[in-house]
Amino acid sequence: MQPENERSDQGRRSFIEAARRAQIVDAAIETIVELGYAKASFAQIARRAGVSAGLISYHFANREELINQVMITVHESMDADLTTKTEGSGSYAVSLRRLIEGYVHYCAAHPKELIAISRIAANATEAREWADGQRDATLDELEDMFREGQQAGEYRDFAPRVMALTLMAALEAVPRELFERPDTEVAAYATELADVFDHATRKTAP
Amino acid sequence: MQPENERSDQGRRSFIEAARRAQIVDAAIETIVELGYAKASFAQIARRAGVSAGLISYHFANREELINQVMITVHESMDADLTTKTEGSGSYAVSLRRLIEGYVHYCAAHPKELIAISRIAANATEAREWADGQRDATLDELEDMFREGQQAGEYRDFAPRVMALTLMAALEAVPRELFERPDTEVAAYATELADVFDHATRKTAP
Amino acid sequence: MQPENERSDQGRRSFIEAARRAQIVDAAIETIVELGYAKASFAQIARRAGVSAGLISYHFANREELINQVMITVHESMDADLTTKTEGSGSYAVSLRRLIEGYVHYCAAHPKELIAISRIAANATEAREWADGQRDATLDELEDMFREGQQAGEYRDFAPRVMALTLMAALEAVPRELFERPDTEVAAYATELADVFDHATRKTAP
Amino acid sequence: MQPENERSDQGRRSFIEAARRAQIVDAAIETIVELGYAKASFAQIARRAGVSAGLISYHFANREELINQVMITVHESMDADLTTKTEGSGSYAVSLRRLIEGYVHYCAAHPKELIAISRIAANATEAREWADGQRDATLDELEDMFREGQQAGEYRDFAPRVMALTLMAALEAVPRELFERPDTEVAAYATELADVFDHATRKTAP
DNA sequence: GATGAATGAGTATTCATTCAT
DNA sequence: GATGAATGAATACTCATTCAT
Repeated sequence: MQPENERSDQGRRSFIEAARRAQIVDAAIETIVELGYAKASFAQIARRAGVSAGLISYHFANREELINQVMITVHESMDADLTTKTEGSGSYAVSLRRLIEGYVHYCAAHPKELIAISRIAANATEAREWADGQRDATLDELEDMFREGQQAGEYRDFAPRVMALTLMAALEAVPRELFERPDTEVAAYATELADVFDHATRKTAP
Repeated sequence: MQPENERSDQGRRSFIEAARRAQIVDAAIETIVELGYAKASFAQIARRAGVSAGLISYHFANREELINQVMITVHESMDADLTTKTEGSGSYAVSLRRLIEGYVHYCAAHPKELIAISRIAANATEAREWADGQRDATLDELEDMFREGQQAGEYRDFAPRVMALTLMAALEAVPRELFERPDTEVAAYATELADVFDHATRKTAP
Repeated sequence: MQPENERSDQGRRSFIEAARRAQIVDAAIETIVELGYAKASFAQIARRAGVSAGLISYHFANREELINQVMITVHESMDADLTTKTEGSGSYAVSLRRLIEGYVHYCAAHPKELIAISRIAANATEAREWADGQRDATLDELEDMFREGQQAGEYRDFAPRVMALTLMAALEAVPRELFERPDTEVAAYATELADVFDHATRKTAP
Repeated sequence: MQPENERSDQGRRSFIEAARRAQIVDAAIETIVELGYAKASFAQIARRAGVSAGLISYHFANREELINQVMITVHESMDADLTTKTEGSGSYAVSLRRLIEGYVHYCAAHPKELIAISRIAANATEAREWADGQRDATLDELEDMFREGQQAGEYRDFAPRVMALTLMAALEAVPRELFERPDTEVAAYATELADVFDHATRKTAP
């Protein structure tokens, strides 16, 4: 029997800690979107989180850790959302469509998060390098997927790397469009974008 | 015998001024690519230009003017290069291919400039607004081009806006790929990217 | 038992804040008197206050606010002191004497403050305008006082504006004299100065 | 026989030199009145003088020398003007009146110069100290004059120092009044001010 | 004599970070 | 855990001064 008191205390501590960190990360995202990366000072973030600036330093070792945490948090939330949507499917074409449409809908639901990490990537070296690693992995997966689809005879003959890059770019451009044109019909956008890559990849009639 | 002393002196002065400004703009690009926009301070830019920080303030009214100048300089150089390559062509498809291939080759020659302005656009309000205006105009032109190509019966039925966005995104992603993978075969990349949009837009056999 | 913890804490915080501001205002006065307005930089003021330069910016929004605060603080302290001394009196001549003597004694107690605000008034636009307003109002009051004294038949026939200006100038010159000649016998100075204006204003025997 | 060439050349050099210095001193006065002491940079002064900023450094060892020169130049011009007006007179009272009226008229003719040196005195330590010396000498002269007038039985019994201080202050306040109220009737102001000190000093009927 | 490019020390101000409370 | 006072390094920018031309 372990001393429950300590564990539960420990548990509560961790919970409060995690909640505060999440709250600060949210405020950081909000601030970066509103003011831009350069003007997103601890004072501004703290104001939006309703805490003191000192508390941010208490919960994060330094600015870099906070920024990295924003990057990681957004990526984790996105990955969690997208993997459930794209599990098990019939053809490669269907998988691709699910992926694209899923991503567009995710962007529609979380535009600020994605704007924030794009600004971080434009500024913070360490976070950019981490995100680059993630992106490279994703690019490799897409490339593999395209290559397999070609080997399965489902896709025409194209350079998988270029297709992967183009798809990645098209996806990364979604948040900005949705942020700048909030009236965009999301479902239509998603379908049309999937169509683009459907035509770009499919075999043409002989 | 030449009464040009004064004029040539005047000319040299202007030349020195223009040369220094260009040198500082170049150093700013270099710095933004290396450190990110937020850490591209006058001190860092000056170090790379081999001049004192005060000299930047001597040649540019303030930080905003320097940043705007970077943005404008890169755009002007790009526009000058691209307009010559895409003049007069037969079909829409050929025009599109020329545009894409021209842009990719331009990126191969100037990757840092394009990375720098993308980071500026992610951060500097005034420069972003100006660049957004340019981008919106380009997007509109692309949209019109696609629409006309559809009306001419050359393209399949797709949403011109989405295609324009996707093309724009694909183009904007080129510099980064070329910067990160300097061994990329540029010509092949250009051809493949043009192929992607050729297939994405062309009519499919009935 | 006391539920005042929070209130007293709050009170102490406000007290610390107010005390620091007062300390910085004092150091600013000291610095302006020693170095002149133009060389009274935050660094110099901070050195005299025994704090860092950044702390001045922490407590005052900007230089203007600090300078204005000096101006206001000195005026408030002076007004508080003088209004008590000049209340209710018999004749105009007695009032005038009380005013002059009161002011001289005030100057003897606070020469630096008055030198500082005279230098600020010579330089800082916003503070000068505010001080000018105060001075104009005082001049008008003096002018009215002289005019009424004339109508009451107590004073000879002179231009009230010129007398007011002369009195004002004589008063404004006091701090400097007391600062430069600290051994001056203040009471004698006060009496003599009052005598000057007594003779300057009184009716001469027919 | 001295080589005339060199002397005349020397003379012309000196003349040009002196003219340039005078021109720059004038521009400095103009600038200080317009922008205040703190913002009267070499660049601003040079712009008003129609020369380059570097030329000011060529003609003056440093900023202090220029500022001192402004102070000296204005004092010399004022002294030259006033000594001619106050030469030889009958009584002390008449001398005093001539002095006061002469000064007021001088102020009316040269308001900017006097504004400028008052601002310099509020800022530049060295120039202030020099001017203080001048002022002290003038004060002493006035004090002597009053004392002699008393010994001659012309004046009533007052403290000569206080009267001298008051007169000095009244005179120093003139430029500001004329600058702020340009419609002031100068002659009336002069007469009234002389009257004030006439009454302040004269013997009263027994 | 005169210019203007260039410097370096100085300016106020911002801000992440520390720490006593 | 949380605050806010305080610091010190960094920021863009100013300016008198130097110097090659």
